[in-house]
Amino acid sequence: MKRILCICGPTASGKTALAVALAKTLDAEVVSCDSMQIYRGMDVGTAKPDAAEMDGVPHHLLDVAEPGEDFSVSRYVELADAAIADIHSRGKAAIVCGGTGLYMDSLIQGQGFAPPPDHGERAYLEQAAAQKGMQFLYDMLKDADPETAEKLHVSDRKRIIRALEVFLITGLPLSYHNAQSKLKGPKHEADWIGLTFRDRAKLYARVDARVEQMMERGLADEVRSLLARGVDAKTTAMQAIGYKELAAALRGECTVEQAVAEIQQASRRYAKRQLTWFRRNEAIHWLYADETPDLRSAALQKVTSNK
RNA sequence: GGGGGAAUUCCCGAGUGGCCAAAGGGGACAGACUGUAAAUCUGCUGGCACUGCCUUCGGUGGUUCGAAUCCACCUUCCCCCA
Repeated sequence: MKRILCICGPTASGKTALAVALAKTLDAEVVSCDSMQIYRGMDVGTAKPDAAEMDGVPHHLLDVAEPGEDFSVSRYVELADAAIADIHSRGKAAIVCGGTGLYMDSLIQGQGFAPPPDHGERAYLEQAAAQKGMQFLYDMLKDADPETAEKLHVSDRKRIIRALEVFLITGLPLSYHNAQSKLKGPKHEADWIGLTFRDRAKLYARVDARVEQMMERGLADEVRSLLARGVDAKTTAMQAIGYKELAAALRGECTVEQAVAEIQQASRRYAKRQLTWFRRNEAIHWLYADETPDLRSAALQKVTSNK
């Protein structure tokens, strides 16, 4: 089993450039780990690396789905695993790089998932939630899967419904499925590099500046053409930061200036959530872009000293 | 020059004598997260030796057992008449 290098961190921290630099010195290819860069036609707003940024380093898991399609963690893990196998089969190393924590953890751990959503059960549960309220569903979950219920808040609609759905389909609690998956242990061995800024204000300034840059690069046109292509504003892809706000502005619900301010704020909050997710991963070696002049060397040092 | 209105905790904004460290919203901060994850959910937000005490509602001084709330003056801002 070949070791994988994971590069994670909040948005706008410089992960892409670091991954490319490392890929060159390690004879590696990059497997993107980003829940929005998987969509074709969503380039500017997702900061998808272009040919110049990739600089000859092959990137995988970009543009693998249409914006209208349903995508999921499980599908990501499947495709990324295949990409990694392919990379390794050619004698190259794989660098998984991105900011979608759930995807990255699931990939490395080899997370097995409970059965996929069932539209029938889900519709039934949604209706029950609407008619009888969340407390009713929560109480149901307490009976079906006390362990999961214990961890969830009554208002956590999505998770309560999914947990009940799994129970209705399989007759087994979600907590049981997850425990089974955990027993298998991690699927890949990985070295973890986390990239961020020591000074939060600097990270946020970078986030804000990048949103401005996206606007200059034509984010509004990108959103407009997606909508014109018939991509529904309600799809998962259009819930991406930058897209939903601009779509609202195009509908006349707010000005473009307001939308930009909202995109910046949503991006900052997103960066913070990413930090929260990655901070609990003790395997990560953190690098601080605002105090490390040569990130590439620093990263290499962390990785080799880890062996 | 005359008349009227407003100043509240990071921001917006309730509160018009005790139940007010002060509703609500926003932001910030913190956390969660297993097939929508750039999504979704939660907590917290004056200080402290914290079942209590201290400081806070533009400033100063009053009235009162008691004031963010009432009175006087001052400062700043807004509106109307000139």
